[in-house]
Amino acid sequence: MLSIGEFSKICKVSTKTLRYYDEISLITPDEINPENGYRYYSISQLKKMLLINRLKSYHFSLEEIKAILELEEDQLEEKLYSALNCKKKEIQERLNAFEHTLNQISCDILNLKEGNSILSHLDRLEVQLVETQPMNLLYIRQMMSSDDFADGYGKYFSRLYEKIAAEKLTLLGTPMTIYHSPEYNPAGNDTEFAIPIKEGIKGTRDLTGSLCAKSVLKGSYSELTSVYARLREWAENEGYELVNSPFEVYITDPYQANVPEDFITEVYFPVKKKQQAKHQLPKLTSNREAY
Amino acid sequence: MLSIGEFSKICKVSTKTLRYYDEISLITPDEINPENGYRYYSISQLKKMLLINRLKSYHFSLEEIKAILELEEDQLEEKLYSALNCKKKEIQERLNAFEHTLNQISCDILNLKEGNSILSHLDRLEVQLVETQPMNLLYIRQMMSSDDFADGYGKYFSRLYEKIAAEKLTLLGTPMTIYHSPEYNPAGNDTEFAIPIKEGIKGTRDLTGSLCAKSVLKGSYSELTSVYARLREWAENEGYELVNSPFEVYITDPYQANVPEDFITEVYFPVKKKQQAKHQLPKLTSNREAY
DNA sequence: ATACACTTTCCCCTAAGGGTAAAGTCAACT
DNA sequence: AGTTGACTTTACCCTTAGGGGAAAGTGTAT
Repeated sequence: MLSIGEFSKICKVSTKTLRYYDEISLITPDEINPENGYRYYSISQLKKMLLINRLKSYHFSLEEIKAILELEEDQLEEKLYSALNCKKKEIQERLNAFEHTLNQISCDILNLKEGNSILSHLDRLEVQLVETQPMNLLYIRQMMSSDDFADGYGKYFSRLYEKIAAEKLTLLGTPMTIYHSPEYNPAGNDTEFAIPIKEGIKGTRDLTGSLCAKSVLKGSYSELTSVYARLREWAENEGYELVNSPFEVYITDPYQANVPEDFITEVYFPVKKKQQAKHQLPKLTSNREAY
Repeated sequence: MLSIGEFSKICKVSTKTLRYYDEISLITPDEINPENGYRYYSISQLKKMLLINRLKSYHFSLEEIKAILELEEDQLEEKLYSALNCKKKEIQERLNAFEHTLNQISCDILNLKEGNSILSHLDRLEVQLVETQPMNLLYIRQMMSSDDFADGYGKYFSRLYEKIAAEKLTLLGTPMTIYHSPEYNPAGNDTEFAIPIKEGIKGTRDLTGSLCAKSVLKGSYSELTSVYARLREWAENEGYELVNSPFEVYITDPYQANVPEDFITEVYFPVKKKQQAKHQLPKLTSNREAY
């Protein structure tokens, strides 16, 4: 048998880690001296530890590894096979994300080199004041987490389009989402997926026309927050205040324009002119607007 | 001014996160109502928050972001430029690591498809019993963490080679490392970098010849632990015990063979035959070997 | 006045261990 | 047999970047 130190040295795993793995029952020593609690590992446990190390290097969580190792010989091979394929996809996705990040960083570096601020695109965003027309929306309202937004986007709009096709309804515009949550929550936001149609059937509602601050984003959706910030800034400067949930209109269908650079998205903030309240609320008021 | 909820919605950051950022002084609200503690953010803070979000998406830690944002306008651009370049390299490395992992996973998947166990390479490792010759080693002994092992490897062997060249010493073999730590510790292990030479000058020592279990690894160093496990297993089966620090001899210089697949590394475990102790230690002894 | 939405602080939780301390134990050497 | 030094044990706190939820206070609209 091997003491924890010997086992540690052979497997290149710290004794701390081995004790932790014992604690979470990932790999428990074959024998524990009942008198002094000393852990002793068998030679045959070396292989198990090697497998754990390998799976760890493949970015499996200890939880996942444990689930795999708890299986019997034959099930293990099957499970391992599917788990590896699954993890491969996962890592491929992470790799793609890194490539995307690298592109963005390179872009920012170029910008900086030319003396532009890193947020210079913000100042180039133009804002207009427009009056939107009332619309009749076929909609689905859902709590959406930021993670499954991309999937949900496809899912819910497909559902809406299917209904439009099935019931031969009349399209009057491109798809849009309306954000109802009063604050951002990564776990889920009250989101409305909608498509303007002509027929006022069940499952539709009216969106009243209103005065809106509007800005158009060309490019990847990841810049949408910039647009929100820009609109809010504009509203402040021009003396408007927000009166309703903002919404986005997707001019280009992401299934048609397949490079994010070509996406065109309109962002609307319903606003109204603030009443000049300065003379009503002198300096010492504790009203929120005083801050 | 914006309440925490409004600020949250515009920036797509949860209020929880905003309170946390306030706590760590990453971004603190422009005004806090002294009566009720309510946080109010200014419109101009939107830009700062956008920058934080962007740097976060580039995998900067909050600590790093804070350090960058604490600088003044002109220094900020400089720092940002260098930090972005630095982070770009870092991400490129992580990307490369992912690619390597993907290769390994694919390899394992192939193996499994052919019905081999994922650790099948282990059984193919052959072990020999050899008698090593005594050597005179020019050495450097260092605590090495696993992280900087790759760098240190180059650094310390270069240093040794320089000395050999400078003092016109006579090379008698390829470089080797000897592992003295009794257990593995990721923070640092007692490691000896050595090259056998002829001259018994200062800075050299004798490595006595001894009986060793030896195995040869062809391929990436990441498989070294497998070799250790295999050797230890072999020793157990054949009735040998370890009597000294194991060492590795790098037959191919990694600067010459530049694909890891061509690396050849010999691993030696000094061993001696165990005395058959069974009749001395009957079953009920609490001696460690009984486990 | 009341209801409801919003905000505050406080405390515990995450994954995978690292660091350190105090105490117990082992093997080897006198 | 005793001692020393190496090894092991448990226990407690720390890390990142927040999430969840409770209890209490506050703001605004009806």
